Amino acid sequence: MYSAKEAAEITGLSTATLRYYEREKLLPKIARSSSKYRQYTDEDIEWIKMIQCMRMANIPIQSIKRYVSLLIQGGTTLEQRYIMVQEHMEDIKSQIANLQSALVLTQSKLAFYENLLKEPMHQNITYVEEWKMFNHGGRL
Amino acid sequence: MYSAKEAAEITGLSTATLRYYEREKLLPKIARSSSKYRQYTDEDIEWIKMIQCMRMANIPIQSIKRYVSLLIQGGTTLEQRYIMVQEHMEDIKSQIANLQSALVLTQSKLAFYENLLKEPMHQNITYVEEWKMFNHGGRL
DNA sequence: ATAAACTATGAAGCACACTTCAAGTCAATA
DNA sequence: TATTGACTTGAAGTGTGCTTCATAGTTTAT
Repeated sequence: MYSAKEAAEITGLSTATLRYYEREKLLPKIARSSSKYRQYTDEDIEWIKMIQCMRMANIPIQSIKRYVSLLIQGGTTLEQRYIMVQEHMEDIKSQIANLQSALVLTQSKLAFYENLLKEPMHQNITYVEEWKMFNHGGRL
Repeated sequence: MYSAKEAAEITGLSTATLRYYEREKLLPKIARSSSKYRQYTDEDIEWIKMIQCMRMANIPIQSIKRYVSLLIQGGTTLEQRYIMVQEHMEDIKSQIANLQSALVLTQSKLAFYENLLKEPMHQNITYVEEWKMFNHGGRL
């Protein structure tokens, strides 16, 4: 059993965020001590980590909420959850693909700057010329 | 020269967004026709594409603004821009790394669901058991 | 010439994911 | 016992990145 503060320390989230997640039904109801204090179990902590994983993948709160709701409903919702997780996976893959093409462009820009810094003539290059050269190299 | 609507069609952004970017100084001042209508040049379009690349990498508007400001100032800011682009690159890499670990977890969850769907016993599995099994497999 | 379509502006509004505040309750310690 | 620190709640506030609105001027097609 962990206090609010401990749960926050373990997960790296703020107590406010943990309450927010609970309000938004991303977490199951957290048990309370005599007189209203939250008592996070190890299972709650694991659940929070699962949510952190989903948030890390930029899955919106509302989607997580829908998923969690199916999870709590249990076994008969398995196929729906399967479909949701598949969609999440596709979404993550496309995010990675986007970032990777941005990375390629950024790296070529960096290489361009490196060359420019080696040149004693780099003072003469205007921004117009710069992005012309840059855009010449790589394209979205 | 492109009208607002044409620029929007070419870039896939809305005219409102293009005006917003201009207001926020992500774009240089766009030329105007006799009587106030914007006239986007090919260079403007390329500039917009550069910004789209940065946005795709989740670079905040304020960072783009700083970068663009250096770019407009020109040659003497080259080293600062070099540093910024390096930072952007590191940021993109860490975003990719995060997404990739989320992807691995998501894939193992998917595999778990696939096994469960093959089992005729899957009705009996509660959500508590499910995430126990899931969390047993992979960890953040 | 008149309606439809396009463009302009500043200001307000919105969705998202939290964060902070106000006002009070509970627990431990000096 | 009094104060300090942690915890509670609902409500309001914040930052980001747009989007929509109200109002008005311009261009084009019929």
